[in-house]
Amino acid sequence: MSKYNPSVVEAKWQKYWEDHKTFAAPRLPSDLPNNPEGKKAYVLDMFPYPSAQGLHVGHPEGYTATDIFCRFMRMNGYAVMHPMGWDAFGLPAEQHAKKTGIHPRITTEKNIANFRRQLHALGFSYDWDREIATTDVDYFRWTQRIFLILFNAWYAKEQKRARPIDELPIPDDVLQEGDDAVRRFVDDHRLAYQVEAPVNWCPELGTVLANEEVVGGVSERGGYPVVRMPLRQWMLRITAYADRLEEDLAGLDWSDSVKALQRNWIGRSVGAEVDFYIGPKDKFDEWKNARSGNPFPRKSGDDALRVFTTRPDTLFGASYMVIAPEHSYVERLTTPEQKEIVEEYRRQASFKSDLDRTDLAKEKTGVFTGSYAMNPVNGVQIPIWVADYVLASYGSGAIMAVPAHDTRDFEFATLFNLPIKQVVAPAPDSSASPDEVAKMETAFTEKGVAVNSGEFDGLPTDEFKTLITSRLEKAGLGRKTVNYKLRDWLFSRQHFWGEPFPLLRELDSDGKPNGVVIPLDPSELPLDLPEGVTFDASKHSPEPPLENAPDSWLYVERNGKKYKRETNTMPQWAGSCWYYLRYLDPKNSSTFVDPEIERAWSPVDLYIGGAEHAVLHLLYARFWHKVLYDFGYVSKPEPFQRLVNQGMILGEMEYSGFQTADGAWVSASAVEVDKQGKATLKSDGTPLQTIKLAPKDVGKSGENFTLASDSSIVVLGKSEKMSKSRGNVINPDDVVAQYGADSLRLYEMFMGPLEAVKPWNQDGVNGVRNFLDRAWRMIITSEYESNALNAAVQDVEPNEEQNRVLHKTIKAVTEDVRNLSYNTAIARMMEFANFFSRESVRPKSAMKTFVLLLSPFAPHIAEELWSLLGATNTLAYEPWPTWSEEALKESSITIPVQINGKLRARVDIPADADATATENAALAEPKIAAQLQGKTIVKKIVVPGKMVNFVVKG
RNA sequence: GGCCGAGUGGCGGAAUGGCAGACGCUGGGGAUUUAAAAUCCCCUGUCCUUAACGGACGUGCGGGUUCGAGUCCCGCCUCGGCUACCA
Repeated sequence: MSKYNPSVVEAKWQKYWEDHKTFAAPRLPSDLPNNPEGKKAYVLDMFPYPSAQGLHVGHPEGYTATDIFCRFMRMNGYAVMHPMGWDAFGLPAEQHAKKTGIHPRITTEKNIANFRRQLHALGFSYDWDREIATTDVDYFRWTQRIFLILFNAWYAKEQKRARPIDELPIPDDVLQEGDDAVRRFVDDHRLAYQVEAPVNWCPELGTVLANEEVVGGVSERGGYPVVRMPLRQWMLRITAYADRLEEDLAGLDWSDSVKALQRNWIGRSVGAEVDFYIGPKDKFDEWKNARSGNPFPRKSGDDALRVFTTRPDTLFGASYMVIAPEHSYVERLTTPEQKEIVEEYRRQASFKSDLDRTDLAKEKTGVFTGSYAMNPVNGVQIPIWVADYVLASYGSGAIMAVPAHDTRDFEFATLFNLPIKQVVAPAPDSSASPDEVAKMETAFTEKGVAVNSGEFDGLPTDEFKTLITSRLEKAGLGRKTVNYKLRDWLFSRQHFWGEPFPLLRELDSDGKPNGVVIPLDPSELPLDLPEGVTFDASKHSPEPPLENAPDSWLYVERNGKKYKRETNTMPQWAGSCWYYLRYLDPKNSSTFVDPEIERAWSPVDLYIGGAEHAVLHLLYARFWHKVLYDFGYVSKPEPFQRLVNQGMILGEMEYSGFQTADGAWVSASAVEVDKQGKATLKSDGTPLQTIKLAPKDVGKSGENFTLASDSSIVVLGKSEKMSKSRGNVINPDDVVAQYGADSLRLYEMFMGPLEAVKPWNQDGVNGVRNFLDRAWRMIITSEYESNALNAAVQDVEPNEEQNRVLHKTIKAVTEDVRNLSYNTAIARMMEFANFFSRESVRPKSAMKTFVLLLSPFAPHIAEELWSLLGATNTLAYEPWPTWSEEALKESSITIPVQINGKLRARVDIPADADATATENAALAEPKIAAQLQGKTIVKKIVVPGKMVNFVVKG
């Protein structure tokens, strides 16, 4: 019998699309025929890192989702930009080089070739002429160019935008200090700047990591230990953009959860800075008077300790202060008696890695400095402690502790027996009991009304905050402040396989860098990686591999001065920060993207990728984009208008069954657990065993159950993340070989909502393949080795019912595709195929429409059927089918009739029946009539076309 | 601890406040076949009940709003993701 043969059909159409450049995007949207107004859709995938393992099934999930949308938009007359490329710098290729001596470029190119082959085999409608790799010199010359833009920029706070570094105003006092001071001042304001800072050095990976790449004290990649050590590093001043990165989220069509993640990461919090007096006690009033009426000073000065708080309303409850061990005032505040103990504490703290700090976080530590501060609002004297639960890097590195209303302070105060003073009482309408709060068993951290706060008693928290802040401001003792968790971005890596910095470090006569750094001129780009660098596997120092570069690369003479190249390279994030711009104009050799092209295609209309990039990549890319926007290189303030995160695909369900006390495994196909905790295990429908669960497990599902009676364990429906070690990895190549690319695409979209986490199920792939076979047979004859049309397919008009099914399908599929609800769109098409397969006459026009609807999902089989239905051209640009509401109308409908809200019967009524007719029909229904017998109808709810409900009494 | 999301049959999942379980998988039965595959048809939430019909219960738990709640509100529980001494 003739059967759909994917391997032949798919190869045929992939070649056709390639030969005809079917999916080439026009230079400008308006270059597309019949598109004068320039309708466009820029649909972007997060480009993959071409690993040695090849694609996993998670890649095609997002890629199919975007591909369906692209094909849909093309058929709707939009110019579509749908490119693909490679995020190809990265550590694995370099580590491979260390092991084997094979150059990272060779490994990378091999992996790219494999990825390219796999993606081609899935029939994605990419414009392959726009393919880029971040490792191409022609690409990263522009990454270097953009770095220079950052390097040559400073952030003008008042104007909220970046400006050229030449325009940085130099204060007079700096000018008077001389050229060196001016240079340092300028360098300190660049968006790319150097610091000598403690960094996260990972000996195992041979590199420094960004804070974001260290998770719980170990490296995110590989989980290797990370130690803190000082090193000269390049930083990018992303913090300057914190407020814009936060504010502009509001206008983006991103999920609330990703927005929340980014907001969380930026960590904006509004509060107040307040100065606590630390000078001689008798001079307190003098100090206050001097401050009064003057603006809050830029720096606290020697006689005050500055804190940041989000709860200035609790100032009256401050019973001690804490400064971070690294705070610059520690020495000054430590009294001779406390010196030894404080120094020891600081020493201990400096040894603690992030891991230790996290691990030890359960128990708070700290020591008293011996000094006291005076509370500016009431003159109360309070002790100053040093403790590492206060971070030097946040706020001012010092806090006022209000143990009654902060959990951490409460813990600390309890541990060290420090006073706890309540200053907030629960609001009268709150659920918290005032008595319990007053007992002080925990910190009361919610809002409420002020108590024990002098003249402010009775003020609600928010009002109090505003009032006290403005009072402090007038008194010159504090001011409203906004703080961010976001830190500047550590932008240098001790790698070979990354973009070299386009920078030269000036050398003194003794050959040592003197601190002067000059940028290369854009005309000197690209700066390629040198040949002849050896990879030393035994290297365990932070020295970058490029230090081993040949002198001819490393040293440069210019204007009689000697320079050495910067030997750090950029992090992998660099290339992915702007790739979406390069796709638009990938061959341009005079600029990274032509402004006319950028204006026409930006922003990205739909961006789909994994949630693992919800913070870092998206934040970094937005940051670069905003810098480019400030300088007019791009036309929109945000790069990605709509973002969707595909959910992870888990491995197949592993077990279903139970293990008896003696270790024997009994497999079951189903386990039913009732509310009393009785579990029945079934195999092929027949009950195997009934067991009683331990009470704690009642109501759980997909979990381990412990039995109450013995120690055997029931496990069912366990599905875990795919990983090599678990041996549950599904290789897309195998699926394509067995079922075809269309089936893989269709299955991944049918599994469930795009954003949900879902387990793989190989039988499900078979299921969608069955659907494709069925669709094929609906149109093509079953005769052996014939591709003639099925005899049922005829050139006739659809009858009324067929027409209704057809138009319902068009409508549902169209709306579902728009919403990316692909799983339900596919279900609607299955219903269509189920219906028409049973029809003995199948109008050819309906079959053609169906093929068009199917084509974005399963493009190969659709093209084949399209051509068998008589077309000579690709269907990629056929107009998307439209539906008529008229055709959807049914003459008669069935509606439910309820009595007291319970379904009692169904009645058939004309679709256009009005309320009275509907009610009468319901009353006439025999079952309803019988039930209403002898009862009083108190209320009738009649929704024409929907339902009837009678509320009765008696 | 904080933020975000989720909890519906044996499984993946459908359901603008209006017939819970679309569609698919699994399982069962039947047709076709020498047989199998493939294909086609029927059944497949639980319980009670019937010759046939039918009935009760049912969307994590407890309340509430409503003629009517998987859906809205309040309070919990469990699971997942992210984050974590951020003042």
